[in-house]
Amino acid sequence: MPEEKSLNFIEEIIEQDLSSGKYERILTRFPPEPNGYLHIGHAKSICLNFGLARKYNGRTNLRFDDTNPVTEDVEYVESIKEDIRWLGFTWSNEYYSSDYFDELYLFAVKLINKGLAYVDDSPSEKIAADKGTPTEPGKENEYRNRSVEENLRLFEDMKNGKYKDGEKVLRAKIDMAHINMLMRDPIMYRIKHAHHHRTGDKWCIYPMYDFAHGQSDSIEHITHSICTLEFVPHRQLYDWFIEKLEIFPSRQYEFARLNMTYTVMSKRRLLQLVNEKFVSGWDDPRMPTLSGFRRKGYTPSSIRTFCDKIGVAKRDNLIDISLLEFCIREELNETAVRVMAVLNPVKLIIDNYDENITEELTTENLPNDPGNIRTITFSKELWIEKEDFMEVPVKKWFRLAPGQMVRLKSAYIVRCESFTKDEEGNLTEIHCTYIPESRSHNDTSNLKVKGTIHWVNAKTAATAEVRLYQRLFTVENPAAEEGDFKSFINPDSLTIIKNAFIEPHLQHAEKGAHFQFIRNGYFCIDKDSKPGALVFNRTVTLKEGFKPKSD
RNA sequence: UGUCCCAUAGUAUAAAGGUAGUACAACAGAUUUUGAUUCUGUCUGUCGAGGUUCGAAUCCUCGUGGGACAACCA
Repeated sequence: MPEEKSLNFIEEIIEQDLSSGKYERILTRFPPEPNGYLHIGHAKSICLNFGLARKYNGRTNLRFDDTNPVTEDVEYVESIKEDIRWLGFTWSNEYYSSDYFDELYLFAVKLINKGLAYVDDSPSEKIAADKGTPTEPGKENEYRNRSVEENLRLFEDMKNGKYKDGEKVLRAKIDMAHINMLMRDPIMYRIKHAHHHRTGDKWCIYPMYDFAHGQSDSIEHITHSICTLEFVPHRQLYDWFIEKLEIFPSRQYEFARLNMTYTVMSKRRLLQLVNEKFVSGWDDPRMPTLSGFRRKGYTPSSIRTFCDKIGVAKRDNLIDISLLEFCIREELNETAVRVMAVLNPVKLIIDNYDENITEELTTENLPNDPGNIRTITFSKELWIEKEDFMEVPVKKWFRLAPGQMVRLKSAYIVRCESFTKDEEGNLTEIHCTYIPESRSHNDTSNLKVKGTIHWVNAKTAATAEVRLYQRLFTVENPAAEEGDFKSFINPDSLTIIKNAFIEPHLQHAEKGAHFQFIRNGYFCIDKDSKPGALVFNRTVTLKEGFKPKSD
């Protein structure tokens, strides 16, 4: 029985457009500028645009909004395509705004002919000053009333490279006193003698966003052009150009962009983190980029689930990152093979166990699949976590302490008899005795212990590097804080453990595999791994249940 | 001292004039050879004031609060 899911406001619009017969089929688009890597905020937009098309049997174009050659690069084009595919979506057509430069030029000429565009010789400072403020009207200048013929000639000269950067612009002739600043004769074309990653040196004039985006939507017959809230004031201009150009009426709808706690989401800030080496690159696992999450071990489906859960609306939001963590835990709990790894080791010696014996034990790979087992080995000396021993236990301490017993996962119950320390007081060895009748799956001891801890056989253990990540920032909303957001970077966001002990078979694990290191979290294999020198990334911790109280 | 957008538990998101619901978070308890998982329960909400109506989270007015807008960026 399918559960009734309510529609978001965009779905409501689409269902109305479909049932009224306005459109037979919807066409959406995802329009990134290729000047950076995609982040989780883009994932929301991708899931929305592609998801809508999928739901209503429509299509989605991928269009690179490449109208500013000085900031854009093919490196970004490739990474963006890879990330969309990885997320699990397929675009109908791959387009570029630059594909439309010829057509856009003709559109501009059409507006000049209609007396709705003019060439302005003013420097940018003058244009900005004449624009007025939100509360005061702007001023018209002497170029505004040039003849159509002169505008036509000048615009052609601009195109032909007769002028230097900044000498002239083409402006729409709307209303310098308009209440909407964007309608005060917005710039349509500017001169940039720059090499474009696709059109090369063919053009030295480039359309502005406002004279490219809506027109490109229209050329492709996009029915629903979905963008973020900051473009709300642009909609009036978007519609104005479409009306005056008399072209296909695409319509723009705006939703609230995604913000997440303990991270930043703007390309500008992410670029700073990369350039100033606060992280190792765009795919650093601490980055909120799709490549960062991928490297950290997030799956595409967990991100899609997240985007589905956060909903789509028009109010500013700050989503708790624990929802994203919930989504990946929920999935990995079902799929990740349980293994044992000791990150902060101390040696446990079983005094009454024969040092010449290596015993084979079985353990389950997945808790809800009892038949799915593997063999592990056990012997006199084991590695366990330092944190699983307390010389003077706190209240409700279920792990090891002098005289206290624990179960070694899938093995025996042991009792702590003594421990040793070095001259500096650091714990060096824990001595235990084991209860032979307490062997897992064959326990006749009748002993009940509260704690079960993980371990690795010291005789056969392999080692690996393990990287633990925590949130990149110490405050919920770094971008909203006073001062430089970088002053809120968490100094402990990365912990590298050079020599963790792992079960030996993990050395042969496959690249994309996900594991749960029992009691330590979910892990994946990092791309820095080399044969014999594995590197694991912690995708996410397990939900923390035990919080020792200070007394 | 302008225009536009927005306002529902801690965080998100439903309820299209008719029982304020769901998820995450938090907190309890049960189960557990992972202090995980699972299960059960608890907690907390319609920004304010008027109005329309038999009835308002929803419609209207006025406030209040938050956000956007003055790049030859997108």
